[in-house]
Amino acid sequence: MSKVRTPKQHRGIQTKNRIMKAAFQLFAKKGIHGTNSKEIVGKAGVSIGSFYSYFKNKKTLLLEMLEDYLDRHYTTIWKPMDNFSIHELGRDDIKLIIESVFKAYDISPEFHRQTHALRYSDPDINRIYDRERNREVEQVKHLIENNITRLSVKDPLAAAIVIHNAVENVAHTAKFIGSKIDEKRLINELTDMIYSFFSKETTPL
Amino acid sequence: MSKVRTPKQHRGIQTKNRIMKAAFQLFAKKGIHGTNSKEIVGKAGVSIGSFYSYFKNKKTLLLEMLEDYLDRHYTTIWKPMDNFSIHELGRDDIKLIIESVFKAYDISPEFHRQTHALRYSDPDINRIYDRERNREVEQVKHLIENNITRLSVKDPLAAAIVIHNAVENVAHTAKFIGSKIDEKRLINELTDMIYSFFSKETTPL
Amino acid sequence: MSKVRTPKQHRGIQTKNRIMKAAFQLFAKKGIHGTNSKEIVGKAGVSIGSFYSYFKNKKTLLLEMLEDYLDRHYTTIWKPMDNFSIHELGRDDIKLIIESVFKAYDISPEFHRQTHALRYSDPDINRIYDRERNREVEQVKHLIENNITRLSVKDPLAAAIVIHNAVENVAHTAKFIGSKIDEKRLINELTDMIYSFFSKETTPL
Amino acid sequence: MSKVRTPKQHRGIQTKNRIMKAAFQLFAKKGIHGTNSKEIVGKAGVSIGSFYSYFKNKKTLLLEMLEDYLDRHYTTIWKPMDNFSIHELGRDDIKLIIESVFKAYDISPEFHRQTHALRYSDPDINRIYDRERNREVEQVKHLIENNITRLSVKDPLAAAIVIHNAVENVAHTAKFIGSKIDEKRLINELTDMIYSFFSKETTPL
DNA sequence: AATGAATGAGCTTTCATTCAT
DNA sequence: GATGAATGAAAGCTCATTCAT
Repeated sequence: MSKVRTPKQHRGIQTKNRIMKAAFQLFAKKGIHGTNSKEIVGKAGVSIGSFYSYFKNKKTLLLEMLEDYLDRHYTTIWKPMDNFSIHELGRDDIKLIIESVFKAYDISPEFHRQTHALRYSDPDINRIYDRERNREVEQVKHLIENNITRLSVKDPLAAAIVIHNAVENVAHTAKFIGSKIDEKRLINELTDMIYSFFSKETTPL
Repeated sequence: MSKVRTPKQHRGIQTKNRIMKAAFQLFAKKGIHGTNSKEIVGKAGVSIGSFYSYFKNKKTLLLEMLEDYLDRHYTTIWKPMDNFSIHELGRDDIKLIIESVFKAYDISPEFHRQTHALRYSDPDINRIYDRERNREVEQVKHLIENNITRLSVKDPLAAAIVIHNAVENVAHTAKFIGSKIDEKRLINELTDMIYSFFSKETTPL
Repeated sequence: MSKVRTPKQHRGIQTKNRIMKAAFQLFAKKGIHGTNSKEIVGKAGVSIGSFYSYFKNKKTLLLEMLEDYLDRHYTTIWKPMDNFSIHELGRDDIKLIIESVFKAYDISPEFHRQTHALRYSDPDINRIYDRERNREVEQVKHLIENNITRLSVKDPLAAAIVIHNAVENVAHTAKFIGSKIDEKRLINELTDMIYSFFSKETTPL
Repeated sequence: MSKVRTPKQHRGIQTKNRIMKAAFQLFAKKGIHGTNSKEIVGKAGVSIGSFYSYFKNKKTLLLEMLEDYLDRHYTTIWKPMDNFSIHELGRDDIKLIIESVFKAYDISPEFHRQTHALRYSDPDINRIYDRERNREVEQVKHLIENNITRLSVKDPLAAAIVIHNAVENVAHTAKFIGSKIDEKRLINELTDMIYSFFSKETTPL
């Protein structure tokens, strides 16, 4: 008999959702290490016993929440791109994607920041972030490959990783730390850099 | 009468160094939260009392260590650039700097990873990393401004931040996570991207 | 969600009582500073976690115990006086009250001694003892005022405080330190002093 | 060879005095448990090593300080009484002595309060306070015995103890806690009570 | 399905005291 | 006589998790 309950009835599903919602708000507000399980169930209005019926432990809850969160994050970025003509990538297209990325962080910059902070110290968290990175890099790679004849990129995977890294970290700087300079200036220069990268074959300086 | 001892005698300096060295190794190996003060003094071969003579608390030790570490990190990157002709920035120069950055991470990728992980959740750690980021961005901005006539960068500060972010995050990916693809491929594409950025005025695609 | 549990179930009430009982005995025997939380829970047969479920900290436990104790102390003294004709205060009445006071100390002279020791160095303890003193002084003042026509006391409050102080300190000397002379001799002289005070108008020496 | 140094040279005596003076001020201000040895030597401007040359331990220092203090306390009360005609004890004489007692507390009410707090929990402190109490009670007993023909006190020792206790505790209330009512009112009633005690034979109410 | 009382390993920090210099 | 670096026992408290009800 599995010790972790998978809710099938309405009440059970609701209970589990309430726990996740409460945890999400508390993690964002007080940090993951700053939130203990008593607080979560207190805010969720359920008992500590229920918590351990639905989640093996605190870590499991976090991982499940993170997967949910990153699915929403991914969808926010790439859903609008579905009907995209990706064969004629212009400067505006690049800018649009970058802006999409920046917007995706607004779901909950705090939760993103808190979990990302654990990425480099917790292998499980990293695994989930890695899966996310891989599918995002894959998307970037597709964009490059679909425009490859017009570009001189020799190593599409490496280029995709580099571009992804650049966008991700500029977004983090803007969203997590709050750069002293305006987000728009960062987006503009970032767009310029990536756009110029795509035309790098033409007469270098 | 300050509660924290500033060692003046030889023995005291040695003890403090031994604590810092032991902590450095343990933090890198077991993580910062995974290391307790007893372990540190155990490895250092000193008493727990000595620990609290030299450091107000665990956090203070970490901050002191991080400042030391980032000074070495900064020096490793920019010292070789002192005699540099920065007025004629070519592709090879850019690559050299990027390689310098990657090398700087080899001092202790683990310690860097562990502390960087705290950046987004601990304001004190973030403050120290911010100071570091600022002086590095400043260096990049100088390089841009010294080559400004040959470039078309309109917003040197934003560009410097974007470039810095790109390089930093690619290095983190390579050094902290270990990309499945070779570091050299990443450096090459990164160099290309930045180099092309610097010549972006010339006939875009 | 309060961090300190208020026991509602039978088991919880029992646990809290066991902690208080064990602490009471240990404080009396080994002193308050000489007793640590581990010892208390050890004697109570519960876990340290339970301790901190029911009491915010050691101090809170002590304050709660002291309030309970002083309530019992107060009741022991004044309950028998309820049906008292307090309008005809004779020497025997005074002696009876004094003996009542002395008896009240026998609930636990040791606990009284230990906590009273903290009165002058701990404001929280003092606050509780002050509340106790005030209601006792109030009782004495009532007795004086109810006999005021037969007495010449001009300042009933000051007189009540003075009398209360005298009785309290003689009791402490007898109960805490153990005077070399018999308790009965002290009670006799104390009674004489107070009784004479009440008839001081009549031909002084 | 005794481990505790008895200073004979000028410098040594000075060092010991500086330690005692610093400790006296700190104990009064921050409490005895709230003052650690580092603070004492810091304020005294000597080394922790010196401290342990002159005092076996912190407790010894406290006991030595307390003996000094109580000698000054005793002298303040009884020195002015040396040329006293104690054979004709009137109300004013009693009041004068009581006022003398109250004044004696002004040497350092804080130090007195702090040490007195330890009396009932520390046998060594109690021993010193007991010695003090005994000589004070002895003085009161002498006064009674010198006036015995005019008084009806049957048990001079018990009476002395009772009177001493009354005065002591009223002084503590006034000096340590700060009664809401004026010190003078307390002294007046206290004087009345004791004076009446001395003439108690005369027609009680 | 839900509850919440109970558990106890584990952590940081303080401070009186010693002793080599 | 004086110094101060080093010691380590001891204490209070937190919190994820279990399990009887």
